[in-house]
Amino acid sequence: MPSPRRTSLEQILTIGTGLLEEQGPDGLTMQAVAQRAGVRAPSLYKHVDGRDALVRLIAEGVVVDLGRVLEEAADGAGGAGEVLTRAARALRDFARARPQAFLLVFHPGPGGHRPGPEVSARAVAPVLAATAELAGERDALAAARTFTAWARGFIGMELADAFGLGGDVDAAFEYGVRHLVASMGRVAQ
Amino acid sequence: MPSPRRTSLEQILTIGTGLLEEQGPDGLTMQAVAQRAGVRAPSLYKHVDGRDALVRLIAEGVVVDLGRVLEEAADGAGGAGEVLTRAARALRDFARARPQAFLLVFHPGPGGHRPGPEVSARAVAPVLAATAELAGERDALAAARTFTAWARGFIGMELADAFGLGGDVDAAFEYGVRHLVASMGRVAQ
DNA sequence: ACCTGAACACCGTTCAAGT
DNA sequence: ACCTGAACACCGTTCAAGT
Repeated sequence: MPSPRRTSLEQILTIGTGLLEEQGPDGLTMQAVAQRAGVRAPSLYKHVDGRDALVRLIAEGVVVDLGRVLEEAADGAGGAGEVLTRAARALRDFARARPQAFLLVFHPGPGGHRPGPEVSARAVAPVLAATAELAGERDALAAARTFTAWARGFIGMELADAFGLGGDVDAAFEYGVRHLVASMGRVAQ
Repeated sequence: MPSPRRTSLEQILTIGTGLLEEQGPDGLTMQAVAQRAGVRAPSLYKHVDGRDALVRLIAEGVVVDLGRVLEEAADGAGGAGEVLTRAARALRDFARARPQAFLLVFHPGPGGHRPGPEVSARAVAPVLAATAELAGERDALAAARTFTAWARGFIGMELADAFGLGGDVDAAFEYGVRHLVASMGRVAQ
């Protein structure tokens, strides 16, 4: 006799995403997920391949959310410089609202749960379009990488509380956006 | 009768640093350290406060090494722009030689093992001096943060294999250095 | 003074047994 | 078809007992 399905992959992902944000990666245990799902840990293996697979699926969901946030930010902008400015701020807002989700995606641990190329390509598409306009097609990729690396690094440092010297962190962020946007396409080879 | 001291904090740190690099953070277990030290895991607690404390001490050692590397890079340089260029390249070389050490220091996990302010301040001192020269005293900190964030982000992405779109990663790195250095002190408020 | 085995409370994961 | 308890191999950590 088939036993009633008491949970689902969808529920497990929702619980896991919430647990990660509330408790951090160490709190994201199979037992904790199972408890919230009203089930025993071994039952989870009927729906997901194990903890690593669960973390990877959570990360993919975060990347999708991030892509949406960046798209929205780009939509409201006038020019390419504004796209980048808004994208950077949106990324920072996202990191503040969901720090653990941000860290999961941008600071992958030893398990190496990074999203597939198609989903991450979609997430950076607006940035790439903007840098193509500002820096030209030939330098678009290098410029996008410069911008992404800066934003990622800055926000990561902020989350890690690595700005130990005090000072105005908001101002440093705006300084960075302004100078990066201004520098594109202006430097001689 | 006192029993012979079969290991020491110094040996434990050396073993831990090596183990981290060889096996990654998951391989850095108290048992693995103890085995290499020729001792049982509980004995480690006579020398170090526990795994978290061990990781923190390892991280501090890495920051000291990093400071030395950055100082050396700065010493050989002619002008402030060259200091930054050399520092960025030195950081990248360090990350390639000791990826796990780099990740430990720049991507602190939930344990939050970041170095004390004095040691990290010393590590960034050459960068700060260079940005003061390029961007002026007033903007020195914001400029240093922009530069550090970019370098950290770029190298972190490279280690995480996050440059999925292909292209020339070395060229993108040099593009970033060149544009960041050039942009300092050139943008209107 | 340091090291040890044994024990405890956790993990993730497997699997035969239940329904 | 899914869920369960029991078991296994690991963790980090504590502590009384050895020398």
